[in-house]
Amino acid sequence: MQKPSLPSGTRDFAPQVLKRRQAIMRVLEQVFLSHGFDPIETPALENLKTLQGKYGDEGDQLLFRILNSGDFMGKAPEELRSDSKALSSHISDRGLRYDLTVPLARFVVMNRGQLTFPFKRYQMQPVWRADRPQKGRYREFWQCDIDIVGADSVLCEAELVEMYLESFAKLGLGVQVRINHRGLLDALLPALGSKSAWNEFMISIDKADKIGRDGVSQDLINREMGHAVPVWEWLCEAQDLDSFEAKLEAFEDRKIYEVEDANAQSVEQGKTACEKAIHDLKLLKSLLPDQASVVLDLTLARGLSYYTGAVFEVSADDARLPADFRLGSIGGGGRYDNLTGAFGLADVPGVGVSFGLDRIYDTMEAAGLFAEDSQAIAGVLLCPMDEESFALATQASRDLRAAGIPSEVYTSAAKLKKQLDYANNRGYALVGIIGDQERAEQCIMLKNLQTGQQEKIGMQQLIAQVKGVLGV
RNA sequence: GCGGUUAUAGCUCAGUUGGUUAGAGCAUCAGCUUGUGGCGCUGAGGGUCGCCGGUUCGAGCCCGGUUAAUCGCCCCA
Repeated sequence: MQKPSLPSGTRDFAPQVLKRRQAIMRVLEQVFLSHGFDPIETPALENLKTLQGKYGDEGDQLLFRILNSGDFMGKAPEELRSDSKALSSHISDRGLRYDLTVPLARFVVMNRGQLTFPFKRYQMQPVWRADRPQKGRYREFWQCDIDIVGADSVLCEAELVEMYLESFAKLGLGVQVRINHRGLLDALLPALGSKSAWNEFMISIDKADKIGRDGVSQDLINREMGHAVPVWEWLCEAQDLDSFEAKLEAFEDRKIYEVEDANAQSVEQGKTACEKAIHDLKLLKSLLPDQASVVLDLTLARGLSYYTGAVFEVSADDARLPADFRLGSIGGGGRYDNLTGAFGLADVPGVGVSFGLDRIYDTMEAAGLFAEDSQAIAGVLLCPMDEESFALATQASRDLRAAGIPSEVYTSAAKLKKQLDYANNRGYALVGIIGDQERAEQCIMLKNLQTGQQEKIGMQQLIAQVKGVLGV
């Protein structure tokens, strides 16, 4: 016998869990629709060519590849058979999608003739990453993405951030939305000296909340980037200012991009990027509802390989969470000005954010937000005592459903105890018992499982009686 | 890709310095109660102690390997 098992990092969702996940998705969907977003879905499988090269080297390694059908080895060049990395591109042409943004880009390019721009779409589907699973990290997980394609105004960023706030408020989860801008970080380039130093700097400062500020300084020294430590220290100083506006003013005053021995072109680019960022962020802030939960986080450096403007990250900030609860971000996104460039359609700007359904669920559960939701069914379970009662039970159940009341007939004429146990376990408020007595009188013994009271109700009065008890 | 921890019934876990036939709670099923539940009582079924090997008179327990899960690093939702 084979022991049943699940691939690492995947999960089954039992009814209780799935109902809650679906409830979360319904809340999000309602927000998305109310802001004028339309749904799309794309296939789980994409051509590997579509996916590769979009997520950096590390992302490419995390792609799930699908082995070609048929004699795939026979078609692979002989000399590559010992080199699994080179071989993989010959034996695999498809892979599972890694996120929803790249499929969106492909979709937009392929359907550009039919779409109305700006195109606002939402998409809630699973994605797959061949990552090592751990707490809050799965190999199959759901993203709920909203993107605006073909519009470059900060109005878009403001709407998306507002949708974050709106959604999490409706879910009842306290969050903090952190915002940064690629331009502010680009302004550091002259001081850091080179693009590769800039990249390493970003990797390092992104760890600040984990290893601390001194940890980052030490990390920079370890990376032989001692010259970057003053930049980091200045950034921390700015970060300590208490308002969104004050941090921006610090950038305005300091002109961090002005470095004496840097080349003029680099300084000029830094200046342009910085001024654009300051302008965008000021405007963005002015458009947002006045919320303490939106902060400018100068150390936020996520996913900069493809973002070109504002970047966002959402983390849980809820007093009901255990003090040691840490799960990384539950949402993130940003602006990418050349979304569709890789597919041959230039100059299509886009901005989008993602809701990490699985982490939102895990966080809400840890905060105890599901503790009180009852799984009760405000409906009626019909309990036939014998086969002769099936017809009356079926008819009663049908009538109840037609009146908008959930109802089912128990699956057999089992012992009453067993049927009542089922009703209790499922959380039914009412049961309707039907046996020979009820059949003779064309009525139902309607029993309230909370109070234990029961009375015979004629078929004509059943709906009204049930509605009265359930209060609907 | 790298490191730590764990692995005993469907689930959560006990299991003493290695010593008869491996236990509990929950869950399931049956009975107490021919058509009245939640509680209770009685009973039943359910285990190759992850897998392979070693040490020993004797291994769930000690040792080696292996697989899987889990936590952390990298990266990310």
